Amino acid sequence: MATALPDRVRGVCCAAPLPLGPTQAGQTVALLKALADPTRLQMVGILRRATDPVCICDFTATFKLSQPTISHHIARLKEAGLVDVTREGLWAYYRLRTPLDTNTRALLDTLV
Amino acid sequence: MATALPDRVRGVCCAAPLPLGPTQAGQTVALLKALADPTRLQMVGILRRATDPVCICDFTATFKLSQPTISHHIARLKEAGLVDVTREGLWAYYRLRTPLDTNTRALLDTLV
DNA sequence: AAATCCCATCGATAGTTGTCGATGCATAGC
DNA sequence: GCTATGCATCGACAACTATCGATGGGATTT
Repeated sequence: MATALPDRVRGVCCAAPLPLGPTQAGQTVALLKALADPTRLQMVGILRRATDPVCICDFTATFKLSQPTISHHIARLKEAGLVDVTREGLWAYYRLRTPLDTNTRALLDTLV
Repeated sequence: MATALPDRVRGVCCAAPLPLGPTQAGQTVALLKALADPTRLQMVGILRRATDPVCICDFTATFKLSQPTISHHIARLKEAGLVDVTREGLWAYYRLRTPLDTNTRALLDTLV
């Protein structure tokens, strides 16, 4: 069945187990999805270089987006485990979660 | 107007320019989106550790997905500049693009 | 020439996502 | 108590995405 072409058998290259375990793949993908948006990526960058915590009102003043949209993005970052919130009076102050996963920190280092 | 609470002015924290320029933010987001899928992430992992190029048929044998879906994912990786293809007879061989951006390489190092 | 094989593309569909206006809920100040 | 402010949530809508079956095109084999 083969002359000049190599006698390929499907999947030979991938006989080894997948490079990522199912749970690790899921976590990594969740993290990537959380960062795969321009607004959220900039938010993380702002939080990384901020010395003081940042409130939603800062973000609404920075981005040309409605307040619900900002709130939505922050919520996504929060459920990805990237940011923490503390309420103080009317304001909600956000900061990068500490400590962050070693891998997550490395990821942010290469991104922002 | 302020007693215990700080007299916040909106956006003080973000008066500085955004951490990422618009074009860099766009490129980074595009890269993240390309990787933010379990199948594509595993594909990149496979290609990273593969010594020989990999064909579509290898992926269709590895993942429980239809051939058009595999083709779609590979196309996304290709348009993200992550993989290159060479046709050889019936087969389409894929490999990680070389050389890869320094940042992109660093990103892959932390992911897979 | 005919049949076979690998792969890409098309069209369709269900699910996800980014965005907004409207609403609600605390808290703060009058 | 009433009003104003900051934020979260809801409902809606458009855009995108992952997936599939069907089709087609190019190369190889018979």
